[in-house]
Amino acid sequence: MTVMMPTIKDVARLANTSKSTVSRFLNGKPVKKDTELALRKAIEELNYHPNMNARRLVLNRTQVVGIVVEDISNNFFTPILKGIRDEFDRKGYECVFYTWNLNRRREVDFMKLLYEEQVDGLIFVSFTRRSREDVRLMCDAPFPVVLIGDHAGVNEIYSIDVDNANGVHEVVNYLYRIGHRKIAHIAGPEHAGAGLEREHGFREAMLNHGISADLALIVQSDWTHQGGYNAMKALLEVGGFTAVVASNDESAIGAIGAAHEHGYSIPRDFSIVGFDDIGISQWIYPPLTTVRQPFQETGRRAAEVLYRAMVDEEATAAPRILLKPELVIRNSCLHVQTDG
Amino acid sequence: MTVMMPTIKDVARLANTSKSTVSRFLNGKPVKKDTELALRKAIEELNYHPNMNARRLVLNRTQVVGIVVEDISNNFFTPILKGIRDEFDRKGYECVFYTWNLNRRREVDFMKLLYEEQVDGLIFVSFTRRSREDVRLMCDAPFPVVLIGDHAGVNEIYSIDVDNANGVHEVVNYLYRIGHRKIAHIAGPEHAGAGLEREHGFREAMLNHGISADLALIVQSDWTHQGGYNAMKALLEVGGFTAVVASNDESAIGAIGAAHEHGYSIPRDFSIVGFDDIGISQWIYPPLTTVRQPFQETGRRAAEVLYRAMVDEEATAAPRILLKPELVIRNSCLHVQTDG
DNA sequence: TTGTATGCGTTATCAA
DNA sequence: TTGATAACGCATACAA
Repeated sequence: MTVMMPTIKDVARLANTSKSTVSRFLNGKPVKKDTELALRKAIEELNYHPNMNARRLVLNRTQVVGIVVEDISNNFFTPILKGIRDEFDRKGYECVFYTWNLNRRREVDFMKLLYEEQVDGLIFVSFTRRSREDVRLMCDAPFPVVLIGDHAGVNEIYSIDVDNANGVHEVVNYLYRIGHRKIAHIAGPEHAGAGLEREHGFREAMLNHGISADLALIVQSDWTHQGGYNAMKALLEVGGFTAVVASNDESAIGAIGAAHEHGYSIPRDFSIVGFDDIGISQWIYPPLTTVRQPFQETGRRAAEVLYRAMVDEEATAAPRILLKPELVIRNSCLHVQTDG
Repeated sequence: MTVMMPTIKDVARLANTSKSTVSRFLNGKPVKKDTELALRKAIEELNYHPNMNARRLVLNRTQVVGIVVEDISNNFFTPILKGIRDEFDRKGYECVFYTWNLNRRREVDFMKLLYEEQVDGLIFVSFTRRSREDVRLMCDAPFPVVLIGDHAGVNEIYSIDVDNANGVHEVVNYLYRIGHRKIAHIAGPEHAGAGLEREHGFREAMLNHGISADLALIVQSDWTHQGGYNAMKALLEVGGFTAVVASNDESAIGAIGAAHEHGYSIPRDFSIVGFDDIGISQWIYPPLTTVRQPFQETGRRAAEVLYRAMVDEEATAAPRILLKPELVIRNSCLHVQTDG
C-alpha cells in the first residue's frame, strides 16, 4: 500500500477541470459532453477509484450495515446470512460480518465497537438468550438495531424469530395422531432461548393431550450430534417410550446413530423427529421428519425491517415478527397401536 | 443517525484541553495525570467513540482485510472463514466478508470494488477454476492478495489449497488394499478446479495399480446430495463395480441414499467413500469413510500468509502452499475377495 | 454548467 | 507535555 492511489484531484488535473466537477460527475450529476469524455478518459487512464472512507466521512453515512453473528461456524447461520445479504445486495448496502463467541465479549460490547465503525444499522444474530438489560441498551444505539432470536420480552426493539412453541406443538400433535402416547424429549442447551421455548412447547402440547410429562423422559442436551447420541443412550436406559422429539435435527441424527448402535431400527422401534430441517435431513437414513425453519426468510425479513428503519425515520412497523415453521413429514416416524 | 455524535473536539472542550492531546491520549501516548482524568471523565460523559472513517482517511490504512467468498451458503466455507477470522482476531484486524455468485460478477470485478473500500489485503475463497488472465490481474492489486483454491498455475500469487490428487490416491490405494478392483467414480462439477484434480487423481491412482479406468464407471456430477443420488442410480444401471469414490461427502451421502432405495446395503453390497469429512459424515449410517480436508487450517494459513505480506513488504514466503489431506477410515467400506 | 471555498473527524508536524 | 495548524479525499453551498 506504499503506492499512492490517484485522487479526485489527479483526475481533475488530467481532465483539465476542477475537483467539484469530477465529484459531481461521479455522483451522476450533469456535466457537459466534452468534460464527460475527458473525465472518462482520465479515470480510465489513472485507474481511479473513489475513496469510500473519505466519502463516508463527509456524508456521515456509510451504506454499510453490520451483522453480528454468534458463531460463524454454525451451519444454521449460513442461510440466515444469505437471506440478509441477498436483500441488502438489492438495496445497494454493504454487509460487514462480525463474529463473537460467548466467552469473549457480550453483544452490547460489540455494539459499542460498531459506534466506531459508523454502520448505518445493525443486525444481531444469535440463538442465545439475551438479558433485558442488554436489549434495553440496544434500543439506545444511534442507529436502528434488529434482533434475530430472543428479544428478552422487550417490545421496543425490532426482532424476528420463529415460533418455536408452535413448531413443537405440530410435532407432538402429529405424533399423537399416529398413535404415540409415550413421547420423550431431547432438549436443547439451557443458554439457548429457542431450546427453552421448544421444551416448554413440548410440555404444553403434551398437557393439551392430557398426557402428564414424564420427567425421566425429558433429557437435557446441547444441540450437537454427540449430545443427541448421549441423550438417546440415556433414554434407552430408562425405556418406556415409543417416540422422541429432538430439539434440533443434529441431535435427532445423533439419537438415530445411538439407536442403530443398540441394534434398533428407526422408525420400526422408535419414531424420531427433529427441528430445523437442515439440508442433510432429507438425505440421512431414514429421511428425517422435522420442522422446517425458514432460515433464509428470517434473514430476508430482518434485512427488510432494518432497511425500513434506516431510511424511514418514523417507521412504525410491528417490532416483533414471529415466523411460522412447517412440519415436514418424511420417514422417521411410524404409526403405532394406541394403548386405549 | 440524525443525532450528532460527539467528536474529539467535544471531548477536548469538555476536558479543557486541545484536540491533539485527546488524540494522543486515545493512541496511548503519555499525558499528565490530571488531563488523563479529565479526558476519561469527558469521554465517559459524552459517550464518545472515535470515528474510524476519519482515522482511516488520514492514516491511509484501514486494518481491514476483505474476504471474498463465492457462496456463503456453502457449508465448506464456514470452517475456512472461521480459520481466517480467528487468526485475524489475534492480529487485531477487522474482516469484511463479501459474497458473490457466478452469474453476477467475476472475482476481479470484486477486486476493483475493493479498491474503493481501501482494504489492506484480500483473500479470495472459491472452489471454481480461475483463469490465468484473472489471476494475473490480481497480482497487480495495490494490496496483497491470497487465493484459496485454484491459482491457474500462476506462481506469482500467494495461494493455498489442499492436495486433492494426493487425497484421492490414498482413497484408491486403500480400496485396492482391501480388495477392490472395479471402482467407480462420481466426479465433481466441471467448473470446480478441485473436482477436476480429484478426477485426475482417481485416473492416475487406478493406472498406478495397473487398472485401466472404465469410462462408463466415471460419471459427472455436481457435488450435491441430489447429484450424488442421480449419479449412483446411473451407475447402478451400468453395474460391474464393488466400490465408488465420490468427489465429495455430499454426493457420497446422496449415493448411499440411492443404494438404500434400491434395496442395497452399504457397505455389504458396495463400498463408498467421500471427500472433505464434513461434520455430518461420522453421524450418517453407515459412518462415512472419507478424506479429511483441513478447512480451518486452510483459512488460518491463508490469513497468516496475507498478514506477512501486509506488514512485511518484502515477504518472500513460498507463494503456493499445498496442504496434505488425511484418510479417515470409518464403516462405509468392506473388504472383498480379489478376483485374481 | 463550472470553479472556489469550506468542512467532515482524525493524525502528525512543529514550536512552545 | 501541550496546542495551533496542516493535511487526508471527498461533497456541497455559493458565486460565477
